[in-house]
Amino acid sequence: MNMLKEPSLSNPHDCVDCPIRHRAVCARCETDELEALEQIKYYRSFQAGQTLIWSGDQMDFVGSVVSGIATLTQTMEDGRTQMVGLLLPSDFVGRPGRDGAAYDVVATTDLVMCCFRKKPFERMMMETPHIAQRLLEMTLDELDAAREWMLVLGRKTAREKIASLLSIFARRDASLKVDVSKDTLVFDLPLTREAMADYLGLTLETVSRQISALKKDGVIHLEGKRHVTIPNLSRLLEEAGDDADGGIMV
Amino acid sequence: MNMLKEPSLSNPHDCVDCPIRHRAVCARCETDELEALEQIKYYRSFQAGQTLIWSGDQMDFVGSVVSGIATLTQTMEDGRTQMVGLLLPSDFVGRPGRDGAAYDVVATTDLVMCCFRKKPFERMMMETPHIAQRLLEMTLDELDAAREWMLVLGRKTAREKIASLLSIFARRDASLKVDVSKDTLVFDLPLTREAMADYLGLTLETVSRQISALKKDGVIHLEGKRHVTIPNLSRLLEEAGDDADGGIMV
DNA sequence: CGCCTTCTTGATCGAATTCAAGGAATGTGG
DNA sequence: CCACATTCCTTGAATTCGATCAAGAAGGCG
Repeated sequence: MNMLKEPSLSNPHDCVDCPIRHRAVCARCETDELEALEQIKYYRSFQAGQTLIWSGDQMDFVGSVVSGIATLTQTMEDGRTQMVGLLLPSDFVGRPGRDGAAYDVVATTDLVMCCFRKKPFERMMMETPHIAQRLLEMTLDELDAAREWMLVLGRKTAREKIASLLSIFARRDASLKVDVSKDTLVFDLPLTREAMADYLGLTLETVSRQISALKKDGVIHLEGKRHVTIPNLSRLLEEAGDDADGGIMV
Repeated sequence: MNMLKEPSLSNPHDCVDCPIRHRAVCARCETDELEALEQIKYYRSFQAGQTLIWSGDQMDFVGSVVSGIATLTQTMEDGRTQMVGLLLPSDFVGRPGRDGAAYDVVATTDLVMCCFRKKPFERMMMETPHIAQRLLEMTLDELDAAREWMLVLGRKTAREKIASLLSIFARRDASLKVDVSKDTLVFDLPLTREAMADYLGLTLETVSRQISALKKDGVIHLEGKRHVTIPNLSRLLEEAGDDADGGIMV
């Protein structure tokens, strides 16, 4: 495990240079609004594996993921665990207007958060429609994602579930790529087999078996345990049970 | 099937007398804001079984359920369907800022909707923070509900799933009851076995069997197919795998 | 009455879980 | 540098829970 993330990112820096400036909760803010946000923001870094927030904890901040990946999980008393969200850069953490955290938030990779003190942020939300509007938009998107995931959890087979998860990673990866033209996608799985299982409502053994099966059938290529190549994205989407073309709702 | 819902409700009437006045998207509106809303609202009635909105359809309105129950469902090409939401009185339908409907919306009972023409409503949202604030709050609640349901779909057994669904009905019913003191709850199931199966990611046979099992074990009583008595709510919650006490997050 | 739709129950089957063992990669301390 | 531990992953065998296939019961309604 990396002992220290480069600390530069955790030092204060300008919103203007921020990598998530145009996708995060602050996306619609004007220059003066950004300046007000700068007053109440601070950065925090977390190591891979660290729990940022425990379900039930008092929350004194909300914020945005700047870099890295975190998971949102729910756990039953007997230990059964379900991941209910995957937090990627620009995603929002916390719920304005509520004190207790509803889920565990765990850093899957090293992570940097841009945090806002909760009370001042809530006050700003009342005064700054641009923030509330953007938060509503993001929340509606998350709701759609959650509902799409309900279909995955409730009705898809293990093989389709794995293909669906890989599609998410692939789609995300494609959106970061400059060259969209070529159909071949390459990325590293950001989750362990167990974390994938928790996302998909499966056991880690089933995840492992289905990944092996997709590999054997040529739907994916695997180098090592994490490095994935998708030779044919539409083939993967077919395996996921989605309609041929991405299926991104406008 | 009832041929006609009493038509009185579908005629224009004052927001002030509205049964969902304090829970719907208009909950925070002042008198003058309500008057503006009255200008763009109209009522529509639907019969049980009718599809209000088809996934992919152009949406020219958004609105609130005034009375009755509707479901939000997603369907795969091969016919597998997953219910992704249950719309009860005061719940909001439609997504401001998007043209196409993402899900089928089907009336489970006779239903009355308070509709707002979409464009004027979107304009009002920009000008009326009270509406946007309330919509954000409601959307965050729905997101929490969707995530709780992900746990149900991903990790609970068939028996726990049924108990969880019954708990939702019971909880909702309890909130409408005057006398909260007594532990015994009585209500009619608002869904067919098939609709319950679609909500829970099960088959209707499994739903039927698990309901029979819960009946045999005295967790519920059944009169006819739909009329349910819960003699002991905490017993039911235990069967649902939730922590003993309601588990409503503050 | 017979015809729907909705629901129940039984028998069988199969996909995913559970239980179990071991492999691969990485790190640690002698 | 090697023995050993740890974490993450894979694979096999047995089991089980829910699905599927099938038949018939219970109402509601023309």
